[in-house]
Amino acid sequence: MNITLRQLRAFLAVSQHRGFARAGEHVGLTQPAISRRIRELEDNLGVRLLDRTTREVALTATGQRLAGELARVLETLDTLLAETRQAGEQARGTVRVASSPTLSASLMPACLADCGQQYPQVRLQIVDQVQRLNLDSVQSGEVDFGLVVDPQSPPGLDGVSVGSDPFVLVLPASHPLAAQASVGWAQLAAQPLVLLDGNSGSRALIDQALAQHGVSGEVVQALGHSTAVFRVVEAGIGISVSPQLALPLPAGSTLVVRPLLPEVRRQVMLVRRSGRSLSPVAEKVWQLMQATLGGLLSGNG
Amino acid sequence: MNITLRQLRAFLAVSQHRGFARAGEHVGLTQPAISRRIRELEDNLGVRLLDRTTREVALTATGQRLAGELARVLETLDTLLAETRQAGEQARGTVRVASSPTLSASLMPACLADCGQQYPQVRLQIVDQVQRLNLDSVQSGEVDFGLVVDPQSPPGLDGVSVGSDPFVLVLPASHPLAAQASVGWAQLAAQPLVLLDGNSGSRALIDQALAQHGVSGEVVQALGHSTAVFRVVEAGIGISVSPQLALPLPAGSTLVVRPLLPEVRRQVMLVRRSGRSLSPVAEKVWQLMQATLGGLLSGNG
DNA sequence: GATATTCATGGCAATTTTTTATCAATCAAT
DNA sequence: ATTGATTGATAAAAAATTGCCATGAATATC
Repeated sequence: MNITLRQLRAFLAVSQHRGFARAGEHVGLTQPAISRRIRELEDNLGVRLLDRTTREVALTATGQRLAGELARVLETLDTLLAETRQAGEQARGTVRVASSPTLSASLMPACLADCGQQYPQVRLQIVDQVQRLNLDSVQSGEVDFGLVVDPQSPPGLDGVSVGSDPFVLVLPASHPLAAQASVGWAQLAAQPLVLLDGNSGSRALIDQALAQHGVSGEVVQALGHSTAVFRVVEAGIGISVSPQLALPLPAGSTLVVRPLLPEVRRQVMLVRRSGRSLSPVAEKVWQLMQATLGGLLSGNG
Repeated sequence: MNITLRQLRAFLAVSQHRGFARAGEHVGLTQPAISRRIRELEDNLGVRLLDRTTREVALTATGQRLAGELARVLETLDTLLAETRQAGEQARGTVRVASSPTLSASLMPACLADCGQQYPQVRLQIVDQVQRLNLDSVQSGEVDFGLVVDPQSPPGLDGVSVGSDPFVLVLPASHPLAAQASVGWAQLAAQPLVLLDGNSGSRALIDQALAQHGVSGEVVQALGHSTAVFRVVEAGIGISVSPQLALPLPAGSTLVVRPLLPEVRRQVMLVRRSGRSLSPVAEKVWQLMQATLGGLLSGNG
């Protein structure tokens, strides 16, 4: 009872090739199949579209009008479908990735490079924000996905770990602890600490690690960005626990770096909305970044 | 491998009703059927169109673009198909009917009246020509069909008889033969005859009837229209054999009419191109005229 | 007339499609 | 927490469709 595209396509083929058998060849069907489809279409429409004598096929007035319009409509439809198909294959367009400040500086450049090489048509745009905002941006769909640090139980987000990054101690070369090759977390007790502030994804992890080792460090300064933290430490205000990825230190710095034992690592993760799929392009970039970051961080610990 | 309208319609329904089961209700299918169609469509396109969580269905970016465009395209298509369907049901438009002069005056007025009453939206246009031209016009498709007189073996035309019409003798009241209640064909021998000319459909029949009765009437005048014939007869130039339908005689005429025995009738026929269908409107008018003329001519003989 | 070409038709097989149950996952409310 | 309701996915059986083959019927051409 319903008109199908195949009936319409058969009709167009017949009207173009002026013959059922010829139309069949072009469509890949036998003549009886065409015959039936045309009859079905005519029955469905309640109108005779083709006058068939045994010698030739001619469009009726109604058929003529239909054929003309139909050709346009079907072409539009085919174009639309082809475009949709391409959307899945084509790697082009813009992908927005939210990234935490430290990671934007340390990991994203390599991703940008790889992406530019692999998918020249893709514009990979970094949205550099503090972790809390990043998660919101991913959740709201404002960005395609995010590169963040160990978000505990992300609400409505799916994440995959791409590697981990240890925390290290950053302190002036003149500091007593700098004499050791490595420093234990417990030794940080009573030390004045300069840390990233609570908007950073790492801060909660650092606090947790300190608490775990019974240390209630005195945080004398909390800052938004590692660069600022290093400056303050350099000024002798205190010492800092920093993600290794925040290194290297600025050139000419008088600071030194020491491993913190036992090693505490933060997970670096890619996160996306759960239950929602990425756009085809974003999916490709997601895969690419997973590979790129896996390579980078495996070498890193 | 081929995308069907049903898949596309299912997709649109889902995108509108935000749910497979709800979409199914509106389309008249069960939920699994919808589920399958959507999957087929996505497989065919190679793109995910809908993100389904167990709680809600959301369009992907690709799906969103497709849904918007598709709604327009399918609406266009549906409109086109509806129009085509209507073309078959709707009785409106112009129908051109070729008609021989005598018939245009005698039979067509009733047809015009009936048609105007039955199908007010239809414009029934009479193409009043001599028979020969009428047949050509029908053949070429210049008119939808024709109302003609007994065309022997019409080439490429199909005809149906709608009745017949006897030939009668028309002559001055003062003529010797006018004294008889009826006249035999044989009595026309040696009479000067005023007849319709060869372009008329009746002329060949009259000649044939005369020959059949061994009469080689002397045709002193051949004219194109019955009105002219009557005038010439009235002028005393000769007597005439005329189709009864050419009557009544002009008011105030001094002529009289006598039956010709044995009765010879001409067939009145509707003719159309063989192998070609009429437009839906023309088909309706064809049917109507067949009925109307059948009624008129059955009363007539 | 005989032949060739063209569309229509009936029967049978294969494929496709739909439905009927069922499952699995999630959200909401007790 | 557990339960209940809602939603989409899945498997198997049933129903419908679709295709091809072998014909038939009509007509134009030689």
